[in-house]
Amino acid sequence: MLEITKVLKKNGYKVTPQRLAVFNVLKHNKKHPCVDSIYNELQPKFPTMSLATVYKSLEVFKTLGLVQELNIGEGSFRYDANTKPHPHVICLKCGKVDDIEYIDSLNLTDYAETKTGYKITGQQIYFYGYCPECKN
Amino acid sequence: MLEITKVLKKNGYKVTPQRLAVFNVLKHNKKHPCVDSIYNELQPKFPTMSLATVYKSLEVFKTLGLVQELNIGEGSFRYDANTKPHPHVICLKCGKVDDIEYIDSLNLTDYAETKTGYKITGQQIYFYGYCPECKN
DNA sequence: ATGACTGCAAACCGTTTGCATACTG
DNA sequence: CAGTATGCAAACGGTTTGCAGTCAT
Repeated sequence: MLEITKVLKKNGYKVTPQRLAVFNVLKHNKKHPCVDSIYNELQPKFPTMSLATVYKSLEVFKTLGLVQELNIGEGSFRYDANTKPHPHVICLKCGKVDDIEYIDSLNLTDYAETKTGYKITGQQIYFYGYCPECKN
Repeated sequence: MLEITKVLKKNGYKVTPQRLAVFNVLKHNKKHPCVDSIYNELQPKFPTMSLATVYKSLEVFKTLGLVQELNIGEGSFRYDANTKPHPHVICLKCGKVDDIEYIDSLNLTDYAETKTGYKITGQQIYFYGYCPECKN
């Protein structure tokens, strides 16, 4: 059984074609799409699916820890099915959003906890610049 | 002459009471206020100032590098008159946003450039958790 | 004096909500 | 069969825009 099916059932949520479709887009699209991109990508195969359903599905996935939400400052959220904490780089020219492998050795969480006295439970790290193709 | 006055004039922008007032709020309020908070804080002394003016002033300040914009995922932006790159911690209970001193020794920018081949020009680092008062 | 700035109101756009219908379990 | 999920349309809230009148230089 697919991971997502298992998690939905275990938590009392119904498994629907729409939820599987939305999750599938995130699993296979590495571009960190926003809601509108997900919606558009699904239109051909699911012409009756509504934007509201995409929003509601993502809300459930967030609750269940199946996706993480990114705010790169565009005015809309993007989504990532990779829920391990990892930094992102955003190209200011072409708008591409790439992942960066997380390095535990930097121990950022410990650093933040020591400096602030907070109990840290999550993090988001964004780098802004120009990708190799747009650098010139 | 005040720093802000100098920078506005040098770049051909007019120095207005509204712009000085908005900037002054950011200089003295360490809470990283959103537009609405700035607007409300100014109401007593500047009862005719409009929200649009606050937005337009901040737009100018961003362009001139006088403030930085934060996206902690609330659906509205916050502003910080400290434009040096530095991480922020957000308390998930009381909503407080604190600064963290930036540590050059971690060399995050170099790390990101080496890993990705991007030319990095900016960064935003957010930690989420519970502040000392809300930890329990 | 003139060109930029302000303040109002309307427009915008991403997201949320309410509700009748459809479908999962 | 019961109750949740979908899909539509309307509502919402932060932000942007257009424009007439005002103010900084």
